[in-house]
Amino acid sequence: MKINKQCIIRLSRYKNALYRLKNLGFVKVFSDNLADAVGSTSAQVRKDFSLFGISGNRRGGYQMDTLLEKLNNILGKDKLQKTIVAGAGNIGSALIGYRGFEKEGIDIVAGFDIDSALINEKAETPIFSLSKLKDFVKHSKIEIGIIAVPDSAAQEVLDLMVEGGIKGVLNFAPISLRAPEHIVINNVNLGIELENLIYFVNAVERTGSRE
Amino acid sequence: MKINKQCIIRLSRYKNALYRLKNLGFVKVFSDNLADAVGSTSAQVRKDFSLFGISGNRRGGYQMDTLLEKLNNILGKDKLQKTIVAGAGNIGSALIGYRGFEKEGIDIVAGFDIDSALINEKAETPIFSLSKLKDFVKHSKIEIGIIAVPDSAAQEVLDLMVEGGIKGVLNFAPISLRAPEHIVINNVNLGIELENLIYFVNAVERTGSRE
DNA sequence: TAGATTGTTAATCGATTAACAATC
DNA sequence: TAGATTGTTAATCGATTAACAATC
Repeated sequence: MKINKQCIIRLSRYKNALYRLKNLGFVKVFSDNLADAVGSTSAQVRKDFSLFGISGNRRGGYQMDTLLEKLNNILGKDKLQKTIVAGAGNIGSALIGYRGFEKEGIDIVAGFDIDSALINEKAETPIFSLSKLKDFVKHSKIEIGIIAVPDSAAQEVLDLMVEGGIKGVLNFAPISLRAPEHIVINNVNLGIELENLIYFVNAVERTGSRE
Repeated sequence: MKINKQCIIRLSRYKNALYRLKNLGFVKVFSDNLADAVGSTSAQVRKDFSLFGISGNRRGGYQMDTLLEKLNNILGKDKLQKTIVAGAGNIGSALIGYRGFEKEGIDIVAGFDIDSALINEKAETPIFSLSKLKDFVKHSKIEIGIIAVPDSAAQEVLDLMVEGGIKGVLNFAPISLRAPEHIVINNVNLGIELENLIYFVNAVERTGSRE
């Protein structure tokens, strides 16, 4: 099996599209419908499904409910994922305050910061001292962590998370982190995203196309 | 020329790595140094450079300063990029308050929201009513916009931006937006990023590897 | 049955890597 | 010069797409 990141991203998109189609009253979908909904091709959709042993009915397409169930199962949406956020500054507190993750089955249970002015253990989502991160993670068996601390602190915070037992990290600090092989790290680098956007805007202006 | 998004992302990474190496006192670099710094291969680095007509000295590597200058030029870092943010909620205000973009040459000059409680025209980065977005963009000749409004408002806000003359959009709303051909849209979908992370964490747990 | 769609294999496309002649 | 590194071409690898037999 050759499952890569792009493939799983597509699975997430199919899943999200299915919910929209469901709201529109669909009961079954064809690979062609899904391809349209996510801007792909029907062959890609069928290929992705076959990689995960998802099958439909020849001529009848895919049953929405069983398909959604299978996708949710593959994507681990069948259980609530407890997550913590390190850093309660701008981005950290935005993530903690963002309620959009709940309906995705992602529950941010606590934040951590080194700045005592930001600590608030009584808040709806409590903010603890960074010194409590490792034990909290260990006792609450947290597997997913989000890093939203300044660059200079990011590696140190990652080490704490790993020591506590965290298995996967979403990293907003624009530096590359070192971690043991079995730790999964996904980086979100907003500066690079903007830089990229600017390049292609300029390319369109220069050449009339995206080259 | 076949310039794709991945390639430009690598250019950004080279550029960032060069600043770090510069701080370490490097005056020239070899493709091998850069490959190590960004986790790539020397062939990839040289290939990328050759696509943009960047050349070094055989045996002498690349001169840091001229290389940085060329990369900054390609990436449009030679001029300040004025940007606006639509939506001053959790994520929008985090972006507005984040000072990390300044050193990247990205200047968030204003925010916009529909909620009058969030409007503050006297703030360091003023927050205006959404109704002023289009004219502001037009008069200030803003080319880059960031969408951080709820899903239900995102398409409408995008339309306003495009009418005002914005050319590129970084979209945080987890829906797919429709825009004219020449408008560049980059999506950042944090839900999908987390979902992806969870999948690979589970994959490591199941199989001991990332499959 | 006839017709439409799946599931899968083969073909194509594109991106990465290897290799090496050119050359500083 | 000898040695090391670039620049580029060719080979490989992987992912997407096309095509079509299977079949509901």
